[in-house]
Amino acid sequence: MEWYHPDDRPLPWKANADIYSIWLSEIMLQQTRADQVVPYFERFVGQFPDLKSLAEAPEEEVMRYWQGLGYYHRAKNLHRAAKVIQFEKDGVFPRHYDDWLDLPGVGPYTAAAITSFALGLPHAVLDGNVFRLLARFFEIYLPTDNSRGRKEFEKLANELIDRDHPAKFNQAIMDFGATVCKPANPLCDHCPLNSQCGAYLSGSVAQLPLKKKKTAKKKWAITYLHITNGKQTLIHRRPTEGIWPGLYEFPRLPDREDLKTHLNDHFKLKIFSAHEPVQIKHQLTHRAVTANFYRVEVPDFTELKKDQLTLVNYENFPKFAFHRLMKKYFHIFTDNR
DNA sequence: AAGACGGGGAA
DNA sequence: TTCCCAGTCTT
Repeated sequence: MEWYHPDDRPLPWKANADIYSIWLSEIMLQQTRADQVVPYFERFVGQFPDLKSLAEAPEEEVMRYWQGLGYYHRAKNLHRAAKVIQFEKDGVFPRHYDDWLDLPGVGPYTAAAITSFALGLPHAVLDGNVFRLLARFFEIYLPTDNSRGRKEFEKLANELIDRDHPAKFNQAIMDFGATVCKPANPLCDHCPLNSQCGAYLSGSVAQLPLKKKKTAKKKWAITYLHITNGKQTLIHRRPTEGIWPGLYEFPRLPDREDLKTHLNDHFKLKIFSAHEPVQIKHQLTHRAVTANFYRVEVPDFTELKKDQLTLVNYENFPKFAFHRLMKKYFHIFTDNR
């Protein structure tokens, strides 16, 4: 806490730190770096400045302001929780850790962050930074992704927390982990804790924390159909379960189906000209996506079968939430027009 | 306990 | 390419 200077990293949710802003920022910051969150946070607060405006907004509008940030269940859960607080709790935010934990999208980390930052309650945050700092300082050779390891770190953190200044303590320990006790190339030589750090003294900093086991990245091939008459195109809303829930994209050519046959049989499309596909690669944490976009020119959409699909003018694209892969294609397509 | 769930910046 | 980030939810 002596080391910590809040003004070193000014962030928009620190400015007027009301509990709504703190909650929103903590949801956005899950698995997401602060500098990536900042522009999303500012746009989002501009549109939904308080609990009421968020709770009353339609979900599709919320998703538009989240599009591109990833982990889209966060936005759905945030919106669900907003409705619970607004309409079932009379618009009054919870005052206790366990009540926050009951809300969708709020787990142990977020409940501790909100109750300590906004309410001054002594709940220790356990995030990637804290796990790393504690594992190194106390030289703990326990993985953080099982219950035994997690309990150990949780116990330690809640013993360490300054009960008179829990917010400052939590912010300080996370900031310290993010900027000094970093995952790679930590600044041990300038670290004010190095003379007491178990890992530093034993030369095991690089081995700690113990690595979690990672799931293999699968390859995923997608073929998209950009069917257009030059002014309009067809888009499709993804299912609300699974990847990119409820976001929009072009209709897809089913695996192993022939383009021309599919256009004839499925869309009842007789007259068209298909371009060579544009290939875009897109890396996700757990999938390596290779997408082929076929642009199919049609004279008009009158005869075309378009059930489950939405016909939109290009200028109306801003009304829909798309994932990053679609955005990448739009950039290429727009540049070539 | 394990897997699903995005995207971007740094190494 | 790989790692990992102010993690949570479902199975």
